[in-house]
Amino acid sequence: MEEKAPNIPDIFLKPYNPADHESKLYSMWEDSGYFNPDVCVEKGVTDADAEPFSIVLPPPNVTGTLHMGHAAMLAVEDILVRYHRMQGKRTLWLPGTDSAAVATSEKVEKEMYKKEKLTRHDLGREAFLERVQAFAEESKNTIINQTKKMGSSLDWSRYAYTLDDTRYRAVMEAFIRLYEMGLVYRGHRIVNWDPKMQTTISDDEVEYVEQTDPFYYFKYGPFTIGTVRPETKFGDKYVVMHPDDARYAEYAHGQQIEVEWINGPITATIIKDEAADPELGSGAMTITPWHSAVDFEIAERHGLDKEQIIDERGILLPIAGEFAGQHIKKARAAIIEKMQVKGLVARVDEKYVHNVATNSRGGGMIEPQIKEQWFVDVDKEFTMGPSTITGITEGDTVTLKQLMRTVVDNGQTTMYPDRFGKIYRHWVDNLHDWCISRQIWYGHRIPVWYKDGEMKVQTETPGDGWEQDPDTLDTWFSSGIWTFSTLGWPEDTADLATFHPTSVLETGYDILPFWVARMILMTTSLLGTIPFRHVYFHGLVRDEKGKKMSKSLGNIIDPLDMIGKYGADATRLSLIVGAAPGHDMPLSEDKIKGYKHFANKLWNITRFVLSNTETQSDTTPKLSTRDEEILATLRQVTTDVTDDIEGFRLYLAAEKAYHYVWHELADKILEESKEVLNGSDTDARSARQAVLLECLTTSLKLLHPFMPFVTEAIWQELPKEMKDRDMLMVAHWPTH
RNA sequence: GUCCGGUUAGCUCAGCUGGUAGAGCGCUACAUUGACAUUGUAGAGGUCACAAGUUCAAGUCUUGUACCGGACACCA
Repeated sequence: MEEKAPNIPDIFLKPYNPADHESKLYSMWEDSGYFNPDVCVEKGVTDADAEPFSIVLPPPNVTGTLHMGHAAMLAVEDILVRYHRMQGKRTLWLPGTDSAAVATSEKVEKEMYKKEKLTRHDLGREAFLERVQAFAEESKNTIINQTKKMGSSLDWSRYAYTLDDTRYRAVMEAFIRLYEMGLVYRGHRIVNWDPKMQTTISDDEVEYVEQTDPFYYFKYGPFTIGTVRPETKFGDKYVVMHPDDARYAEYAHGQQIEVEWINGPITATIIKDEAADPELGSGAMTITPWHSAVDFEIAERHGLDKEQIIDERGILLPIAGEFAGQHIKKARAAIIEKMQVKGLVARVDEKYVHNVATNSRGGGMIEPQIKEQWFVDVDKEFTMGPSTITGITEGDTVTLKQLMRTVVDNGQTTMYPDRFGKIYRHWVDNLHDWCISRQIWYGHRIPVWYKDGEMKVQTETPGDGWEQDPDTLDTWFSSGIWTFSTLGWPEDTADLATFHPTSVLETGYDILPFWVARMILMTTSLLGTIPFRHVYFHGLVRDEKGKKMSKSLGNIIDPLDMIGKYGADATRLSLIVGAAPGHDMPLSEDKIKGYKHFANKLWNITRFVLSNTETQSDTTPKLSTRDEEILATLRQVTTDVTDDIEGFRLYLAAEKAYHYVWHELADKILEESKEVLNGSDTDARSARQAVLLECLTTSLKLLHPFMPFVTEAIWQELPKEMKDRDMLMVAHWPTH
């Protein structure tokens, strides 16, 4: 056993083992209260009037478990937060979890059915909700504890849950205000109906799946029409063609003709509309407004009748005549058979490839239906309230779409990388009214009451005999107000005044349309401001071959396993270095392992520096030219890392700090210093010792946001006189 | 169909406002019991997809082509 140098704590004599330190360090941070900006001010580590910096955590599913996507998100946000905290800002990172209503209640329903053969309808609304809530409450600690394992410096004293009382009130308030502004309306519109889950879903929850089906051509009087869905055709009494289609020039708009159809003769009306594509098939089509969005629009344009053919469970209605009461899936073959007998089938194309709408959250086939639902009107003009939006002032006439465009066009909210601004604009321009009611029970219940054809919009029941709307709100409705509901809105709180608009929203780019746009919509209209100044999009974490991680492929890398094996620091770095924003990142276990080596390298650098330095004298050492040069390089690295973080180039900042520490400090500076440190020139030696200590402390600070645990573990062992604060997490970011 | 990306070393990718081509992993040789169980030094390896243009100068800017990918829309 080698003799211990006087300066060296025992701990450095063994390799760095993350598992020995991480949970202790997290508790230490948590106990210090420094995650809470108010405590930082109280304890004097942050000025009371310092500039605020805030991020609201995109809330993970309360019943979920941590995956690499979360880990990447937490790493990025924690880096930003720790950096700004060290810069002396009043820094808040606010945690929360999401009820993920659809996923959660589905999970409970499935489980219930499996074990007890009970559906939610057997149980009833109240009892079912109790079960879901119990399940959510029970599971929430899992995701919270896993979040802590990543080293996330979240202010847990401000924890929010999408369905807690404060958030519930905020959601109700948001609905009522939007209603009063005339932006929320109830109407009969075509919606995406999922017969399996018995609910509507929004346009962007629809997922198109390619499928091959027979395509039928039917004789419809003198016309030939095509369809993949004969079961919707019973009520077809309009035949639509393009006004310029020469083949049908002899027919006039509005002209009526008699045709023989599935269940007997029918009077058909000719409709000329540009929606009919002359290139496709015969150029003529019949329409089913109740079960097709496009047909619905045509019917609206011409004021046509709309008839329901299929009910909410997928059963044919009396209009189907002899087929009524049959499920559409079973009826199709029988319908074709009958039409064949009647000689109505012109021909069949057996291998027609098309995209079928399904529910991305459960896989059920979507059956468009006309239903009475609640919508947010994105095109309606209204009068703007108080506004801090550049270019829009109180009293201006605006639409939600305009607001959504304005704040991105004028740069008040910026996106990294900026190409997402284009995707955002494209999406906003194509936006239709947003259906916000859902026929599920777990969620924020719509604050609307009905009695004898009367309707009142308010939170509490207006009195006896009033029935509340049974529907709940789309989960994105509550997510849209997340940046300010978490800060206490609609109360006029100090948090809201200080931390809103938030500084940065960080999220995966796959979620842009769902969430980012909705937050902008809700915040601009309700608060007259932006929800965040910058949006940072991280890429999706993929396996080393660039494939999506999935259970079925068996290529999932579990962040918790990696933290256990290599430490949170290594896991974080592996998700940052080489991960340019907006680009997917390949991840391999070897990469993570490599950064564990780096943590140990840093550990050994410390060991070397400490064992070669004695307590410094008070006299300022005389620096050699080389000493000056070393410090100049250090300042340059500090500048580079700082600029890169400020510019959201975290992948470059991390790489530069890493490269400097390993290949400059360790490989060059330490190597060449051995000679000086063992030499006889005591002045040169103490000068170099001072320089090395400076390099070490600065490196620890530069690395702290990226790898908080090992840097803090080392910091805790450093002699007091080397430290400007007792905890690295609140030490001063190096000046340069 | 509309929009948005990508193409640079064997692999995965950096390269911001034009100024001699970079990192990690892998590979080859050598050194090393050391501050380092996890080390160092050196090396091989590139028509920066293709074509034209702007420029004293293009991986970088412009236009076009080819291939790969993504988002959205449509699908009677």
